[in-house]
Amino acid sequence: MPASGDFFEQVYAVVRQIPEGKVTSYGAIARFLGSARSSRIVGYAMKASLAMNEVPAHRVVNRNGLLTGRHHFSPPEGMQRALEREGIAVSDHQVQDFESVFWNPEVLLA
DNA sequence: CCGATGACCATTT
DNA sequence: AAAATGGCCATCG
Repeated sequence: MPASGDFFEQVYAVVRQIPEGKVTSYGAIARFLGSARSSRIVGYAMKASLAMNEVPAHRVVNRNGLLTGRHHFSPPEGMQRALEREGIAVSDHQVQDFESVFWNPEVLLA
């Protein structure tokens, strides 16, 4: 495990707490961690998380509800299928009713 | 060691 | 309103 990934581990911790049937965005996580402008890093962390089968990266999409990272999955369409399996409607690589299935990391503060 | 790049987002031109 | 650019942290060459 990359001990040099301080930010990464924080991201993983949050993503792992995402309840089933819910999704979140990179920016939401970045903002929750205190680095609102480091949303890029969150996405980069997710790519690395694919190597570790302990993070549900398929529950993380961009702020548009678009499955931007589907191409990094194996198979790419597997991400969409995984979301639908959890009860999330996905169409054309886009989460339907995104606001309804959106999960805010702020709930971890409780 | 330095430069470039990446599952993004928000602001400015 | 659309397009371009800056910013962030970490990894790779």
